[in-house]
Amino acid sequence: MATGRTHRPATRSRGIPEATVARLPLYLRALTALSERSVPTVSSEELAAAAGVNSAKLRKDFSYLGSYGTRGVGYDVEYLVYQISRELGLTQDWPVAIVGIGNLGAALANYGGFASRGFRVAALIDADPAMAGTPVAGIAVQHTDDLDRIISDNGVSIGVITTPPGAAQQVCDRLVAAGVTSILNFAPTVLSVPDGVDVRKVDLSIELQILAFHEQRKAGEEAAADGRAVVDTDDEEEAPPMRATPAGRKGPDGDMPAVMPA
Amino acid sequence: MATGRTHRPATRSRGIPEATVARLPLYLRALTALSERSVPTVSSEELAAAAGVNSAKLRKDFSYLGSYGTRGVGYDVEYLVYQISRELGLTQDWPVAIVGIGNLGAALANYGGFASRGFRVAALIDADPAMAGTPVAGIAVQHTDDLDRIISDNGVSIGVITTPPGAAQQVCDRLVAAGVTSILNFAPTVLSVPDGVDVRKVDLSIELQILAFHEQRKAGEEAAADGRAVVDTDDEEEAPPMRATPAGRKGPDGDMPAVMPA
DNA sequence: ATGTCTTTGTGAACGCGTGCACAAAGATAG
DNA sequence: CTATCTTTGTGCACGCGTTCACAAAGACAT
Repeated sequence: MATGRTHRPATRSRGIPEATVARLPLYLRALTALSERSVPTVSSEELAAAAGVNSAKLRKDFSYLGSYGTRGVGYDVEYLVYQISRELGLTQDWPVAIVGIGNLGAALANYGGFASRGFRVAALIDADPAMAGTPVAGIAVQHTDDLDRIISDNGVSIGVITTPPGAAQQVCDRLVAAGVTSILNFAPTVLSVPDGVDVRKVDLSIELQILAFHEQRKAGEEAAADGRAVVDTDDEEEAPPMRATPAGRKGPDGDMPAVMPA
Repeated sequence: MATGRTHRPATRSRGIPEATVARLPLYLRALTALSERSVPTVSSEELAAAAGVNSAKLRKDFSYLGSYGTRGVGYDVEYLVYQISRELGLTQDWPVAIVGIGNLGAALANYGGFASRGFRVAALIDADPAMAGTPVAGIAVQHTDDLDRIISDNGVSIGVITTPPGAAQQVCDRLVAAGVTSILNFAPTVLSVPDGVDVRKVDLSIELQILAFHEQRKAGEEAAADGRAVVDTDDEEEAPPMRATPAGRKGPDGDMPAVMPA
């Protein structure tokens, strides 16, 4: 999916490969579903199918955590849920602060999945003075001026940025200065952070563009198979190097609705 | 990235590696910004810095597209914007349908970045009859019953799923049946689709869990450096394989607010 | 206790992605 | 026209991630 990455390239944290870490939440979700159905054990084959991965990969992933399975039987669901939760650090409480309470920020604040697994929305922060005090998802929005204090007081180490792109880097800097060491960035901007700070980005626009690429390719192949039955016949280069952007549509990246263009 | 992946594993589409395709939107964004500032040319070093990648990687990426640079000078910004746009299929219009108009769906509908680059919100679809006709972001919400017709009439090939997880697979099946071949899934579920359909997923919960993992690791290392100055001293396994989930909190995955738990 | 059967855990091979380092190419100055 | 300087394009090597295939391990029946 949908997530680009912006973090340590090849640092195998405590022996667990990054690719494996990224799949653990997937396994955990599938296991939780099984747990709720009171299924006692599950084989690598079944669990892999539920998580949408290869069974060999799943077994190798689990092998990095230790030998938690029983040969001839499979894995104990409850035990595995606990082990993965512990490995991911979900047995403790993670206060999260969301900065930028626009459409997206508000949607995330209402996100039920936050509380469900160790994450707790500890604070909502916005730069608009008019928003201060307004309750969103039952929590009063606070002003950016108090950002440092809010982060410190609540012991927030994970920040979520849902501001317009023009404000993202500044907000990021302030979060980091206040002690945040993990950032989930929804703004379409490349954030630069000091070493030791993790940044992950969620970028709707990029995901759509990747889909468009494959969609176009599919259309092209189809056309080739149909013997050129579709609209435009350009395949290889031919078009003029025309200007793609209006150039100067507005000033520098200022503020706009919270969910922003690319 | 928030972006997990669920698509062809190693099918190099028309020679362009998947990893490169995923970075093209990043380059395009940086180039567009340069274009708006009327910068005529840019070196691989500068552009790489703006996009947050290695310059050698950028040059290799561009080499898959062809030789669009000039040695000793760099790349022509306008020309490159056009070439990448064309490669990504952004020179044409992509009507997109959003299914599941809750908090998140509405936020996406208001997303300015949709229209900005080839994507157009063609339809909003929701299962709640009470929502039908309600305008969201200037577009009237339509009922799920008409899904097939809506997709066909608008020529939608890209669908965005922002429904509760319990409804996601069913919605997905209907979208595919109606002709959609690319899906962006925000519901925390593994979607199964026939060959030829691309699925990308955006999963907030997974991203947060990955951050929590690294955060925990950082805290652990810090503790080790401080000579065990922090709270709980458990590092290696010791805890009881206790039950992690209440088990049976509610029925099967029904419906809940549009942005949902994991 | 022994044998059979199932499923895990992993050694090994392979392929993709990344980054280095440099030769080729062109611009620019004299 | 020649020399120099900049920057691209890429051959090559390395490392991570994936997958195969199988031996080891345990459950279970007899």
